[in-house]
Amino acid sequence: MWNSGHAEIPSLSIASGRRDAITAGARSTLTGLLRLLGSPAPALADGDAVPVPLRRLHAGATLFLEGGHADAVYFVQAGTFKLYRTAEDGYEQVLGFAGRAEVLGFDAVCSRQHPSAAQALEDAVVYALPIADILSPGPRVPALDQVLHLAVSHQLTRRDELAEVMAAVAAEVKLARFLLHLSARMAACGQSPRRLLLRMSRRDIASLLGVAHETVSRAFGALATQGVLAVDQREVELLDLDGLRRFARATRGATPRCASTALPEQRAAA
Amino acid sequence: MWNSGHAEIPSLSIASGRRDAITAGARSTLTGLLRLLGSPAPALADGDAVPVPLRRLHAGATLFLEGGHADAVYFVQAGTFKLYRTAEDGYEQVLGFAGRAEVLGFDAVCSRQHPSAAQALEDAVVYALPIADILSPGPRVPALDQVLHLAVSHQLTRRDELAEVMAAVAAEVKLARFLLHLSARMAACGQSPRRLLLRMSRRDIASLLGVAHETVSRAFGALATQGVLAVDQREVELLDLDGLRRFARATRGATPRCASTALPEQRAAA
DNA sequence: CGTCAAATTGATCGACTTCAATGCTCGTGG
DNA sequence: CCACGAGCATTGAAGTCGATCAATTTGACG
Repeated sequence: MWNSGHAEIPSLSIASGRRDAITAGARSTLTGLLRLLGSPAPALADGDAVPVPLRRLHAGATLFLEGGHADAVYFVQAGTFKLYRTAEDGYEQVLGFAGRAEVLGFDAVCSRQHPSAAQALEDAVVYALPIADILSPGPRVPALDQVLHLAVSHQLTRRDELAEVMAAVAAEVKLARFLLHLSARMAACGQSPRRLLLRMSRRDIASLLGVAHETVSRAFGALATQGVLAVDQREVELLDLDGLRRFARATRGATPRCASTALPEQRAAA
Repeated sequence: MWNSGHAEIPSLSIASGRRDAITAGARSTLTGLLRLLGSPAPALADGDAVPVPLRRLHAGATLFLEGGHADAVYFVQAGTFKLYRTAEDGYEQVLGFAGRAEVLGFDAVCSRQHPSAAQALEDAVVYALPIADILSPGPRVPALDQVLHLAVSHQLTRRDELAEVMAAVAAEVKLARFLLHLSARMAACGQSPRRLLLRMSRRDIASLLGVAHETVSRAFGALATQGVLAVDQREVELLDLDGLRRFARATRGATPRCASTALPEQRAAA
């Protein structure tokens, strides 16, 4: 079925049933959210008094749909998401993946409509911060605005890195960069940067990188043959990070001649 | 020339007249910045009392360098910028372009260091909002936080659109999408969506799209031959927007079979 | 007027796309 | 329980598009 893979979509039973271990109240306060985002300050004395709803999703569920009305911004507490847009002909263009501590749906703040969709690739939990809280002209929680700015800044940085991934010349280079990108995020979460469990299909990766999925497969094979990594289905072990980085470095030849041609006119007015 | 064509730094021309007659104090207040970003509310009674420094740059000047320390976030009042990173071998990877009302350098808020560089492609003016003002734990200007959230949200949206541009299969499709992207931004600024004056070189476009610059040249030629646009150096006229959109639509074949497989199981647990 | 960079055009080769077939894992139904 | 089917992943073969090298033209600036 749709969620074949290892998508342990448990019983079809709706919310009510299962022995949901997480009692929703547990960490669903502003303090919990601030901690997730690595708020610098212990901040906020009354943070525990401010509730921030948690939302739990099963693998395969969509957090929000493209074009859907946006009520909240989400912060990934656990799980992995796929961001994508669907073309008129049904082609699914993947825009990126998001994991723990990342922001989802912030791009909908300005239009109140989601420009893209988000789907959980495994069971997941997110904080849902109402957009109204963000844009309210009334009294504000300073720590929240700050931590929001920080989180979004991070997100912007990651998207630029993705651009570098996608712009690479060769398919192997794209894949190498993509894996290093994932690896870095693993490391940032305190996990091993060498062991990756890909939550997404080859097709999703291919869509993101802008190549055919067969090419992704072949690129994995090529990198494995060179000994920089080992692949077993969706388990990837990065055996030689430096070797992988060497692949990732490859560019479309620098500006031919001396790079000293830098900048003809370097004046900024105060 | 740099500002050849129809570079008439729009109707916002400053009180006194010519473009180099900008008396720096004139609009360099928080109110001016809020207005630039299309602040919904007339907001802020004392906005005129809060100064926000303007910075003026000549064509070719860099606003900030990759790796440089970040003191401020910038908002483009006039001009066009190129965002890029430089690889070890000197290759310049373009990450995007920014025009009026866009945010620059926000990705440096979290690390206080610019992950990429920004260079003015023509004479430009920007607001420089100190990062300290954004992250200060002290008393805040609510309208500023809001407008900041909105602007960054917009920026995030644009980057996702860029991903769609870069991920396209064929070179012509990439170029078509890129031009439509530019066109949309022109329209958003109240300018004609058909007449584009490219501020960047073919090489820059090629870098962004992840193709060779010769290919960009050929793609222009191909689109011109098909009659959807006319090119003269850096002046581009979009003759047939729908035709261009038809090019842009082309994808890597949708999910083979019926697209009715849409979304079988769309449940999220509360 | 001479130099240099940007832009265009051509020719060749390699890489990627595409079409097609097979193996694999897992869930479902016989 | 096992066999079947579905989707994912891998591999092969052939054609095409784009990268690369190279030459030429145009335009800009000193």
